[in-house]
Amino acid sequence: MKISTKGRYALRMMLDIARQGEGAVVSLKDISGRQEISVKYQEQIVMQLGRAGFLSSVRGPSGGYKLVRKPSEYKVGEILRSIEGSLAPVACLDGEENQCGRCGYCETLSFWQGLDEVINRYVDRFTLQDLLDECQGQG
Amino acid sequence: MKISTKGRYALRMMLDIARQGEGAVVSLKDISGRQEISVKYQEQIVMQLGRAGFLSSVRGPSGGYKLVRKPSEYKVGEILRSIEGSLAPVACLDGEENQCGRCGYCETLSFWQGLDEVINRYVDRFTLQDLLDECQGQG
DNA sequence: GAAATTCCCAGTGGTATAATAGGGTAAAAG
DNA sequence: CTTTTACCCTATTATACCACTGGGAATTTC
Repeated sequence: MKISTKGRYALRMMLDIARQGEGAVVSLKDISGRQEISVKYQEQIVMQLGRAGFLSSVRGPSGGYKLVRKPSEYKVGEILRSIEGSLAPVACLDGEENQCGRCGYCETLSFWQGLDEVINRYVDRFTLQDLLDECQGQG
Repeated sequence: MKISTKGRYALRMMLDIARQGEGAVVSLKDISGRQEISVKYQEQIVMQLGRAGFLSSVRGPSGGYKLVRKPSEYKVGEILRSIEGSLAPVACLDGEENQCGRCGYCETLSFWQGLDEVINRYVDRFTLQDLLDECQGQG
């Protein structure tokens, strides 16, 4: 039951950009220095975050990426879901095309639905700002 | 963020055995008929459930497996964890040997800890009996 | 002793993940 | 016009895990 590396990195990158201040344009190279994630790998992630409408970009020297909204307007859940596709703990919940034939009489389905709800409620309860506030004192 | 097939099957198998009544000895072949899981695959799962002390076995004809405790005394969480190892959403929480070097100043660690707690609290809130009760009317 | 079952180890094919490598184009700053 | 950056592909690798199978030994019942 693991979040993928991409999902974890995406969160750290968003947080890193947010931490540089409002409207800051941050290059992948800079993020790489702080977060120890290769620029090449970041490219793959940032592309998805851009398509999701979470980041805008500036080209050229001193270019980079910046947040589109304020940190308080990003739920952690939507960032994770945009990378992971879904946080559902079982495939049956990912969409009708993934349902198994046992759905009608599955004894465990509602249990899994409940778990899915609990997970999504939790990750949607936090914004980037919340995570920033939590560790003001730190590096 | 998916539970493995083994974890899902383990829960269904435990539930299947529980459903056959108190003290019932259930063969893998019988479970296979109802749950559509190959006997061979079940063997691997049941071995782990046995080692965890959840099931005891009876060899020979009309042998099989039976619950050691009452259904109300099995938390779903302990069954899942015995198969999955851990339900932690990130490896850093799996034990000290898995911590990354960033632990000391990781902005996301406490967020993940919270998610881990929420997940484990949920799965430990249900027992096999709870799941049985939920779908008395069904197949 | 034949059949049914658990027990146990070994193997296998597939798929996804994590990451790197390398190519290039486009835009902007100085 | 050079440099720096984003943008956008297509691989390739390595590896780990997953889902599942096979072969056979031990045990018990009849």
